[in-house]
Amino acid sequence: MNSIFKALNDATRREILDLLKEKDMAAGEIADFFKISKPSISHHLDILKQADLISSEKKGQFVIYSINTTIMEDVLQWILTLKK
Amino acid sequence: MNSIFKALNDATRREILDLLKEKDMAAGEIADFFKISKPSISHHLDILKQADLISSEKKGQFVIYSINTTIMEDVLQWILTLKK
DNA sequence: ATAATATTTAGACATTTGTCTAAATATATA
DNA sequence: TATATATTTAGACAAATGTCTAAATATTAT
Repeated sequence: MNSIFKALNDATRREILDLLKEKDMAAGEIADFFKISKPSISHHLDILKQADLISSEKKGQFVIYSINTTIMEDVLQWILTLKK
Repeated sequence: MNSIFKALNDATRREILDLLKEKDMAAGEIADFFKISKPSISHHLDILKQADLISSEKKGQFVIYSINTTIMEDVLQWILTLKK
């Protein structure tokens, strides 16, 4: 739960999730949407992956990232219990 | 949205919300549930308040805090759109 | 085999964060 | 008024975070 909230606590990472919601993408393709460096994006992807919010698969020289929405279920449930 | 995720990105603050879900509480009453100092709790309350996740009202020498769940709606919606 | 492309790793650095103690402010009580 | 209680503010400090450049690794193409 901690790693999920940590991952979500960054605008860039939330935008990455918004992108991956539309379609799977290679690391470089994702990076092109942002002004920050590729290593920084790589680091953000790593944090999202640690939280299990995304997964990756190597395809030749590319690394394709996909969103994993089932993990969101935990956050969703916690928020719903707060709302009583 | 940024301030909400920032506020939620801390176990102590999430526990405070869990406490306030049950009933309104004074700052000191909240602090008694934790091992960290009162000034630290006061700081956490401030961050939750900045995110509008809680509100406070002065009652005599006490400050009573209440949860504000309507703000959670924004997070809820964002997560739901991720789930497509 | 060499060069080009894609991505990650390593290390540095400034900023933010969570914590503390000491002091300040506000209210209630003797 | 003086004292006790409740809470916040101020300032310090270590740890975590987000960013960068340079270098390493892996794959593809010439």
